[in-house]
Amino acid sequence: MVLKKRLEYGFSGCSVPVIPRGPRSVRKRGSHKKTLEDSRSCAFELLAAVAGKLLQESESSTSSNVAEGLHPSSIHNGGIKQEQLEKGEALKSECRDQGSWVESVFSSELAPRKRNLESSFGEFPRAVSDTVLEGTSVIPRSKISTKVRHDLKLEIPENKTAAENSPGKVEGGSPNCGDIGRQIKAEGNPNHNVDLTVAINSNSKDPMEIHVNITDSLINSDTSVQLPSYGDSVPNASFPRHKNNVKLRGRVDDENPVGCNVYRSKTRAIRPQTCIGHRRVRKLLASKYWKVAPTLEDCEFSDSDGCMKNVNRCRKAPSTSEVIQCLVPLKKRKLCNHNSTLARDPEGSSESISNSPEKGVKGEKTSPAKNLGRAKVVSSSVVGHQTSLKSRDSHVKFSIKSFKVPELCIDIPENATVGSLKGTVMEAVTAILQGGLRVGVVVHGKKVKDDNKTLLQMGISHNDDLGTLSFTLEAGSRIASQPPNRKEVPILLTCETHHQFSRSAAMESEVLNASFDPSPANNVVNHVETNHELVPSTHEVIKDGTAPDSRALVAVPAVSVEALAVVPVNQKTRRCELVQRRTRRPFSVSEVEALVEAVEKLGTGRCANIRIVIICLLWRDVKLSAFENTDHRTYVDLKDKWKTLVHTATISPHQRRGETVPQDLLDRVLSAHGYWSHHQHKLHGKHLINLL
DNA sequence: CTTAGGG
DNA sequence: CCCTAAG
Repeated sequence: MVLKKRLEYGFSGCSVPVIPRGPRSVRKRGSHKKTLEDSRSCAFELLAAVAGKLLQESESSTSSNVAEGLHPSSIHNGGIKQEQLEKGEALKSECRDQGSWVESVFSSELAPRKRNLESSFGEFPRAVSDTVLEGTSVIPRSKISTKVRHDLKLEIPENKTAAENSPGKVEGGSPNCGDIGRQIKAEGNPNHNVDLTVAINSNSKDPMEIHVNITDSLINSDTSVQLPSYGDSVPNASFPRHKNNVKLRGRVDDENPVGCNVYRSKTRAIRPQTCIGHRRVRKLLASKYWKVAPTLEDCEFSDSDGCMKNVNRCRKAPSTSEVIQCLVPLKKRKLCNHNSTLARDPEGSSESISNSPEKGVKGEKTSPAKNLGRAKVVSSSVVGHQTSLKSRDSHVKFSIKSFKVPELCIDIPENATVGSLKGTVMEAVTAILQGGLRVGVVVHGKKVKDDNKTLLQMGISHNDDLGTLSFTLEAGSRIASQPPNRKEVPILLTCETHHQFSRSAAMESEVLNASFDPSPANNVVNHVETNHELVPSTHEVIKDGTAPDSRALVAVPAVSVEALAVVPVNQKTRRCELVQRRTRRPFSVSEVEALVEAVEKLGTGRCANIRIVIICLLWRDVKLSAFENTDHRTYVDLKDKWKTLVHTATISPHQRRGETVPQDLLDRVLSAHGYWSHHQHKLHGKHLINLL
């Protein structure tokens, strides 16, 4: 936005066409469809130049630069014209023509989405700068997929200690990281580097997938192994960083929340302009900072205030998290918010879900005091229950369905054989998966460091809510044996319930199926009701009450080897599917009445005497006096409701559905609407006259 | 953040 | 209700 405005007003020396602005609706429809076919020529070069500039600037600047877009001066220096910048498509195809890495930046693996040019202004050059920086100006490219699968099942007696609960075993052998390095080195060709991206994904449907992007690096003379996320944590001895043409580079994938935000009840997070290219870009950008990624040791992701905050705090490049935060689509962040809210409640246990401000047990936000009281009640009831059941079944059962591993990047000579490529990939994957992992246990968002505590002592029992339990996979013994202040490679594995994907960096897990004892009926049912949209299967299971005793919790956690401390994992659609829509809360007649009354008083819209936001307040006041707890009615809701009310009032009664609004109310709606719209027009007319 | 309007 | 461009 900033950029665009600046451009519109032009830079001396550049002929900058000003895009005429039509009415909002017109602009909205057509603004992005323009194409400038003749501006393709040197966009890439120009952008690269700009990137260089920007890169220099970015060295010392903060992320705000990124958020705000490319600095005008950079543009000016780069000689970029607006039309070129606006030609998102042109840029893309340009890049594709060159077969460069940039293509992967701009072409999405997902379905193409609407591009937002304005945001691309700000981000594209950044991406290029990354590319330039990395020296991976590339030529050929290919993709490889392989599959791996991991299935773990755990059954742990409750009286086992946390340490015992963390067997630290992940199936498979364990060549260490150093082996990868050497292996690839052996096959390396000093003349060419192939940028090989390995993405390992797995979920319930797809076993682990490994995508490999091979790109021939022309520029990259830096032959060191780069494992940004490992950073310095990997001892050089075992993972040579020099004189090796293997390059492992972390990358962030699309569709991945980066972290959790602190929940702000009334704050809607900045929404990113959705553009796959941008995401790619952002992620590349973010990846730059992985090199300074903190470790789990440094910041506990599930920690009280939400992982994003922690990531934020820990990262040496403070800008990244801000950037990333902006990159995370709101939906996902909402999820994170939800989670962090949950995680924040230290004693919530099974009740913590319900303490989400957006969704209480009654589906409404409740006061802290109320929450507190309720939580206490619930937890005590849980305790009572678990003691009564203790003798019957003292095992906590759950299984970890699979791990998920994010993308990796590997450089390999282009003249390497396919066989060696396979071997290389295999080495990399196995090394990553098996490099001696350490399991951490996180209960109620806090990492349990005392290995001698029993599960029961930690509140982990077979009939407890396992949603508060999660695991982390951390670097294996080799790295773990480092001095504490050394950075650790937190390979995170989580085992969480749906509502608890505190998606710190690389955490990833999913409950495929969960069943509980039907006994704590009230508690569980409440829990379910408030979350049934999120976890339908759980809902059914619990409602049936037919759940087996075992309370098996099957989770699909992820091993993120890479993104580890900072960044998100590859999580495509499924997480999106889980995005929670607010529960539908039809307006009651009394609410409608209150709304009508408020609108009658205050009017609607911009030109009314008082802005509708005041209506919101008034509305809330009215509601509070009547029913309490109406924070879930935002001004947007009220606006929408008013919209539908007007519509309802307009249509014939037999066409109306849902709760029937009394006709007299509808009449009032119509009259108020007519009055205010008339008033608005009058005011608008006056305004026009004044202008003339 | 708010407004407005489409989905 | 959600989303998001525009202000």
